[in-house]
Amino acid sequence: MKLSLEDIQHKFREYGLKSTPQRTAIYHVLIHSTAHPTAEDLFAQVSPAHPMLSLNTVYYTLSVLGTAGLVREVNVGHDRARYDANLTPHHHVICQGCQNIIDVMDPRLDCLASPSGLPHDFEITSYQVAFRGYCGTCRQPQASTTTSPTGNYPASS
Amino acid sequence: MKLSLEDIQHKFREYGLKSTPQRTAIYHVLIHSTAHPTAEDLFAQVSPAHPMLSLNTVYYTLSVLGTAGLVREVNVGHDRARYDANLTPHHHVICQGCQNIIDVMDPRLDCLASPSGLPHDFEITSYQVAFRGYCGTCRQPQASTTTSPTGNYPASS
DNA sequence: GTCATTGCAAAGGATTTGCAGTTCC
DNA sequence: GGAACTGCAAATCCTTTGCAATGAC
Repeated sequence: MKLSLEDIQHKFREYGLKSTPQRTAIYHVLIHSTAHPTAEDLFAQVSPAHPMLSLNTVYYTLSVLGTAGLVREVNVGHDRARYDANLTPHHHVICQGCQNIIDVMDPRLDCLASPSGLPHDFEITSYQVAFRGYCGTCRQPQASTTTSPTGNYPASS
Repeated sequence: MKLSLEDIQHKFREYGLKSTPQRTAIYHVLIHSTAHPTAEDLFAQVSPAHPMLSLNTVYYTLSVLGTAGLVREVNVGHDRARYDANLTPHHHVICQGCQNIIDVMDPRLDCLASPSGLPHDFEITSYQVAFRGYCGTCRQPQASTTTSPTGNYPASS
């Protein structure tokens, strides 16, 4: 997906976002990058062309784009480190409302096939599945689009 | 798995760790908790019995236990937020050496079954798989226990 | 003209580091 | 006795907030 600066400006309008040079530049770098940059990475990459750019703006822009659904944090639930002494293979369900983490031990999840498209010399040692959603208590805030929690649902980011 | 304080002390020795009251207490709380506590949670729970405990010690202890392999961070790669404008369903492979994140788009991963054992009123909206391992460049540091990157491997934490 | 966006500075919060005293082996 | 552990304080790092100036629509 190659987007020109104009394409991006269009997209912003489409999403009801104001279009500014900084914002356009940040999104442009982000959308053409596969490196999952940090806020500071983005700042460093956009800075040369926009010397007046402030890191604050990068954060602000990312939050705006995130709210609009144009950008996602790779490691959500990034509030603080949480620890687990349960070393048996298991996975997690995270409530996006209260941030609670529930353990899931489903044997069907413990035999995923190796992902395709990896560099040949990459050695995978473990994996874990993180399900996200809303617990009963937190479910009100978002109008539930998916009524059935059973079955397939799209993976995210 | 119910472990007494003595069991824990044994375990520490087994792992070559010094056994101190604070350390034992921290691990005790952690291993009997399913709430994935933060460092501060642990501090709060252990403090009453060990009024002299410092938060620093909790952090230090967690890092020691983590290195020993007795404890894991739930959200590893917790260094800083990373952003992604690729909104098509995909998953991630994270090198534990250089922390680089590689996108994986494998359709087989996009139709995982809903995990069993969830509260009935929990609504899952998305999920993602995070594979961890070592890229070609970073592979040296750890003697590779699994030589074949293809096939099944245990899930972690 | 109005309101969102930007930049700067300062605050906030989580985690790490330095160092001296203590405890375990 | 020596090394590791602990506590305290300060530092560091990432991120957020407050506020005035600017820019987009």
